[in-house]
Amino acid sequence: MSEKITITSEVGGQARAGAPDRPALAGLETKWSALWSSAGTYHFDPAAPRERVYAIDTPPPTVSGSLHVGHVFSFTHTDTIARYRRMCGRSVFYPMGWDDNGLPTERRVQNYFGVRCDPSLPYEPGFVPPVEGGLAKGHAPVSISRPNFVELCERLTAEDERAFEELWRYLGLSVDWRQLYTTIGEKARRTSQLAFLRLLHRGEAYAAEAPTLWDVDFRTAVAQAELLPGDRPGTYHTLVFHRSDAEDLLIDSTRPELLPACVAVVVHPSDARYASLVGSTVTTPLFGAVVPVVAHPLAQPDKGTGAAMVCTFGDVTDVTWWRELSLPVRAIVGRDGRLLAAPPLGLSATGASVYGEELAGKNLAGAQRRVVELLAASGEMRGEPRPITHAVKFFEKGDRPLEIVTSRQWWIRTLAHKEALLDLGRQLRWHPPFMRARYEDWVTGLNSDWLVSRQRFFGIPFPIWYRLDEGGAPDYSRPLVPDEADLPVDPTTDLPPGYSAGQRGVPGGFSAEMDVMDTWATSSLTPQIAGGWEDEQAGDRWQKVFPMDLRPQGHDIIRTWLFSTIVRSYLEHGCLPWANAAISGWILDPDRKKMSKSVGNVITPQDLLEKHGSDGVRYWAASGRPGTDTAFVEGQMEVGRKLALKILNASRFVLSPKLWAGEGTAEVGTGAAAESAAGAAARPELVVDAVDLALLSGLSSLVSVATGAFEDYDYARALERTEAWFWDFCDNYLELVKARAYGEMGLDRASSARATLARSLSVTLRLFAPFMPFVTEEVWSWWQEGSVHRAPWPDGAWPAASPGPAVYLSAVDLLASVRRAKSEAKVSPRALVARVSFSGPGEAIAALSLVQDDLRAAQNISELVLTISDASSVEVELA
RNA sequence: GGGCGCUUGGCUCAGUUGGUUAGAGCGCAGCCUUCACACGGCUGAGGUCGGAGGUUCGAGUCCUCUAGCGCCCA
Repeated sequence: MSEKITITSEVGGQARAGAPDRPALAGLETKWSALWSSAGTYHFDPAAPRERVYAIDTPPPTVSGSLHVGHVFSFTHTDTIARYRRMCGRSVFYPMGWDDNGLPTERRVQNYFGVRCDPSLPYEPGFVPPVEGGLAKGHAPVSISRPNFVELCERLTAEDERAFEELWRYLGLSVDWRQLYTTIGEKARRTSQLAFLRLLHRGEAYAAEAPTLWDVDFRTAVAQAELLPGDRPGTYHTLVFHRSDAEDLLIDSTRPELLPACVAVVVHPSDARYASLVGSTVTTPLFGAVVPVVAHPLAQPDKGTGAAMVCTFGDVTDVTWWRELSLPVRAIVGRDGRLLAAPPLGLSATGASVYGEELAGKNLAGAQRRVVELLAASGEMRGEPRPITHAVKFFEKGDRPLEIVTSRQWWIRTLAHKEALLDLGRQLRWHPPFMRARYEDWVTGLNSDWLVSRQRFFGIPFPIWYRLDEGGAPDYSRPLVPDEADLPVDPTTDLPPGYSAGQRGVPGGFSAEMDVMDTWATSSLTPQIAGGWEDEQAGDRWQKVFPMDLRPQGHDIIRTWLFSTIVRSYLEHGCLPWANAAISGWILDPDRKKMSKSVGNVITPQDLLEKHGSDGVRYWAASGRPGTDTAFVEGQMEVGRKLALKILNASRFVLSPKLWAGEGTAEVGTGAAAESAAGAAARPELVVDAVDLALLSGLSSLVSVATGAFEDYDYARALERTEAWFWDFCDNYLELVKARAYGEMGLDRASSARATLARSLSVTLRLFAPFMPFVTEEVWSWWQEGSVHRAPWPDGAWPAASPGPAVYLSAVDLLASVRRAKSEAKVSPRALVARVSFSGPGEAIAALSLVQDDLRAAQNISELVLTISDASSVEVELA
């Protein structure tokens, strides 16, 4: 059942009411967004056959922030493509999603309501938060259960989501709002858990105890994709390691506090200074651990003394050495960033007691101070500490360098699938193509599986429980899982099959997995969530929309969102999730700097839309080519607004009653004019004048170019060409044929001009519709039926036979010559011209002779003399 | 250190597979007001295409080197 959309009948009054006396841009956004909503103009037609569907995997904006011009920019790009495909007859699946899952929301809820989450607390029905809108200083936050916390998260995001939707509607995104999804909603939780269980059953998801990058402030594990490099001041200390039968070995370290965790000393294999030491052992200062000296190519001979201590774990290189050299673990850093109470194994008796008395429980900075003092006292440090700057890893949302702790985490396998993932990247059509390199770099450089567990609260829980043995210890080897039909579950409140509530947390009973999934583990499933995978309520939608046609997104999240979505699609469905990826660039401020709140150069989208109009802002956005960083230039929005205004005014002329009067000077009504124009736009046989045919020939070329550009996802090119054609049409063609169109050269020749005007307007409105949905819809409603956004995309063949554009182009040239003469003489464009003498080649003369009536009328020329000559020249004699 | 992109008049950008005097808009200057549009129109000035070298009959457009900017990865 395909939808019939009739808009005009709802626009106060008759269809084809014609152009109003004083058309205006103001108010079009609210008028048309409301009408599109009530008419269902952008509804996905689920009955459309698979080959007619065009499905878009929309990026869900994070609702805990605010939408900025960068969002407006990239979402407009997607919208132009959606509108183009819709006009080409596709049933466009264009959902919107809100990313309300994750750390940003969690933080914001803590501040807004003055609460913090404690998962050990029971749910409290009807809980009222202590404050709304921010905690007064000095008040301690109230601890609440995870379900209570999640409720507050959902409450706060719901308000943001309403504001976001309003903005998107005002901008004119042609989203089917019935397909809205969120990343914390029921569908997302069910899909995430189901997909996870499927991976678990197939062995593609697993839990393992492993060294993991850890943020001690957030107290959560962090994935490779979330790292940011940073510089940090540090201090080199020269430590003295002892040898039983030779002089001491000096080692430079920025982290002497990790000395108790030292498990080896590493040197470069080709470093002659230490070659004889490899294979021997040394004893650590203060703590008396006997550790081997080993060789590894990652040791840097030019760094410090060239010998490095390996600690478990100071950085990712330590992890590599530990793994590749099969070293033991001496863990000392706890999840809270403090040194563990118990000393690690392998220290001397003295060393163990030094650790216990001096270091246990200290934070890392305090531990470092104490170790340095102790080293200085024992004489096991040489010289003075030397300050340096060194590169460290930060969590992208964190303030302190990451530590590495060993913990039990959930992973999804990626390393084993590198080749397949690279191959999929090559199958994907990238727009622009060079963006593929970002993906290939990332996949090639992967060095661990994908860490998906997080030790947070507001996220999607892993649907897992563990049996507890008689001692109350969990059995991680055989996790309990729910039935798929029961999803989604929260294991902290729901029960594993066959257990009762009383068995929770007691020996012989069960306990819940407390971790939640990282946000990317959910947003990597947006095609499945929006597309209705394994969702009975969605009917056969999944078969209709997957694999999808388009993934639009920014280049900054190629290694996260794009990559992880391909991983999930590959592991679950064995294919790419979409055929095309369209990558948008960044928005830079006029000084070529990235916009940021701290610089104070951020402008809210709503103000821009009201100032320049949605069509104007969209014009600016659509001028940014795919993948290209674009300057934020308000002037471009104003240019867009003027273009919209031009469309309005030129349309008013084409549809004016005076133009469509019958024989003589009889006026007709605006409705009748609209009716006539609509009829004429469909009658190519009326076009007989050579210059009219020539104009339409150029229009056909334009349609071909715009269509080709859109097929190549180059909306910016389509806009640029359409705009250029349209301005020429207004500046030259309209002036050229005005007199003839008004009937001054007889009815037949008037009809030819009128039909050309009507046809040109009909086509250009449709070519502009993806970019300027409001003004084009407004004008379309004056004289056409239905929505321009459901009108067929124009084809190039009209009229069938065309002489080419030469007649028109030569007429425009002559027009310009006469204008120049008038401008230089500083007279009015209407000033009378006594004589224009044109000499030129035979073809030009032949062409001009076909438009001489129009030329004379347009420039008020008394006598037009055309002479064949080898050289071209124009003489203009003013009266 | 590796990779990618960018560098065209004051500003923002076009310049398809190399081919006649390098284009547009904004800005600027001058002129023109009521019959689509002053939220306008017309006309004009202003670049030799980051730099050097090379291929070619011919290069902004291909190759090499180089500078600056931005981003990704290590």
